[in-house]
Amino acid sequence: MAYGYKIGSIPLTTVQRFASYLPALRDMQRQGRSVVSSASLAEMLRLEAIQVRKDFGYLGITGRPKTGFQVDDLIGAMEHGLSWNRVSDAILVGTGHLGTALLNYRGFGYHGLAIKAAFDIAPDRVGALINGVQVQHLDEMKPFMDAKMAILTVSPESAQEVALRLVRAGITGIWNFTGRTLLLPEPIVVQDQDIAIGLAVLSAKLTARAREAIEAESKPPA
Amino acid sequence: MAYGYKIGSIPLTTVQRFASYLPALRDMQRQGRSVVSSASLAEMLRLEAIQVRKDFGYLGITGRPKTGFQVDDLIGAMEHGLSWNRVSDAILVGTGHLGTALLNYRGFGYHGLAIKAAFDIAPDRVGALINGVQVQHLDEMKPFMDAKMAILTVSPESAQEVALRLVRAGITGIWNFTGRTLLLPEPIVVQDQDIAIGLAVLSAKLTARAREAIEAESKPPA
DNA sequence: ACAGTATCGATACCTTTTTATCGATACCAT
DNA sequence: ATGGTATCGATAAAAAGGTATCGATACTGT
Ligand SMILES: NC(=O)c1ccc[n+]([C@@H]2O[C@H](COP(=O)([O-])OP(=O)(O)OC[C@H]3O[C@@H](n4cnc5c(N)ncnc54)[C@H](O)[C@@H]3O)[C@@H](O)[C@H]2O)c1
Ligand SMILES: NC(=O)c1ccc[n+]([C@@H]2O[C@H](COP(=O)([O-])OP(=O)(O)OC[C@H]3O[C@@H](n4cnc5c(N)ncnc54)[C@H](O)[C@@H]3O)[C@@H](O)[C@H]2O)c1
Repeated sequence: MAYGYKIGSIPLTTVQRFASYLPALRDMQRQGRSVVSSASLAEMLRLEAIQVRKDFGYLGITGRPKTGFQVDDLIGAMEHGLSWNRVSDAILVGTGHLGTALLNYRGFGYHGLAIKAAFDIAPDRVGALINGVQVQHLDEMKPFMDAKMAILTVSPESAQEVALRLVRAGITGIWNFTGRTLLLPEPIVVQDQDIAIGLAVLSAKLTARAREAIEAESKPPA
Repeated sequence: MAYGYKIGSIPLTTVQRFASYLPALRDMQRQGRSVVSSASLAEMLRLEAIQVRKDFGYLGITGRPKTGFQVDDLIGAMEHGLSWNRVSDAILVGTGHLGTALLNYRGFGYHGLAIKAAFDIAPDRVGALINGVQVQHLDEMKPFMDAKMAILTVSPESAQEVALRLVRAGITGIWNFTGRTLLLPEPIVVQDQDIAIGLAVLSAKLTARAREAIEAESKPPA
């Protein structure tokens, strides 16, 4: 009924890989390398060359036989597609351990993200200065703020409630680190960033591998 | 050639959803609710009921018509499948902003994860005490440690080098937060936890939505 | 200039995952 | 007891994404 995969006309998985290509391409750019083949990029990222080419096809970037793709073109097209070439303002709610780490993260410059304000409700958090941003009380959050994106790092129990307040304040995109599913009116874009999911995959793979090892042991080697 | 999706016989996406079902199910358990239908769980998690049922099918858990599934059974089966029902030791390397946040995270108890040791190389980090764990110099890392999983939160430039050291020290699973692709010998399980990927999806969706809005404006409303 | 070759890109194919359909089952009310 | 119905689960269809094939193209070296 919903098939909510593609973003515009680009597969979700392709968009995800864009974020992986970018640091590798930026490294090359820094090293003065101007062209790259799908095969060599694939090797660096443990992908298949054909997949890399197909991804680039979605960008409308076309390579040249025998040489490859222009590094600058690729970076430009990806950054443009993600709007990472210009700065977007964001706010952050929940300045605990994780929120503080994100406020201190230097890498968001590469992603066109600027955290302009931070909010909390704990008396010992409000007023704190974190990497140049002063923590305000959540009640100070006003719809006039022109940030459209919010980073949600409050405790899981508060997640739903705070998210609703964000929507009322005019936020249209929420980057949700709380691991709870937010139930919000349709037009809001929610991106769940649940690290438990990554841990689950890792755990499952390790568990599966351990099981295989035991099975292999019970059978004598061929 | 590779199609690396399934973990054992379970689709990767299903394993990922297990991590999302769990907190919701634990909430129910806490509230004394013992049965849940696929439809109600789907609604909470913004999924389709049939997908929930199919996921549970992989666990071998079978529901009862007209009532639903036993909450306890589901939790037990998922935790068992992920080995989250017993504690695994892990080490963490890179005690900067993010590493510190993870060391302070209380939620890992639910995931059967115990961070037993932390390492860094910066003189002002070594010796620090973070949530009961004393930061050691990376050179102190010894193969005798029985942790099999490592959390990698060093700076991106050191990622590859440190990962190789981890492998030499007997680590078989790496939870990689650095955003860099690690090139390691085959049997090592690497789980990339690149938040830039989540941000890319959010950015792309917001950008696509903005584009749609502009297009809708240029056309007069029907 | 020309042969040889690395690399791209269009097309077709295959695998995996999601969704629809529908009969079977167990609970509930009468 | 019986009929009504919510819910499950098997099967099949649809959709999405990944991979193989192969002709076309542009660079390299002679
Ligand atoms: N720390 C981690 O490494 C980590 C890892 C995975 C997930 N998470 C998730 O990230 C979120 C934050 O984790 P944390 O470790 O930083 O927790 P934390 O307890 O350190 O921080 C939570 C912060 O949110 C604030 N808060 C709570 N309710 C609020 C409300 N209604 N309005 C405004 N602020 C409110 C608290 O005052 C606190 O400062 C949690 O949802 C957690 O599950 C954290
Ligand atoms: N802070 C965030 O919110 C955030 C967000 C996204 C990604 N990341 C990624 O997580 C990683 C850590 O980020 P951070 O913000 O904590 O950075 P940070 O600079 O605060 O911490 C990095 C830590 O790694 C240590 N380190 C560096 N090289 C090392 C080595 N060879 N051996 C041992 N320790 C070493 C440093 O001493 C430092 O303590 C980075 O790869 C970053 O890209 C962080």
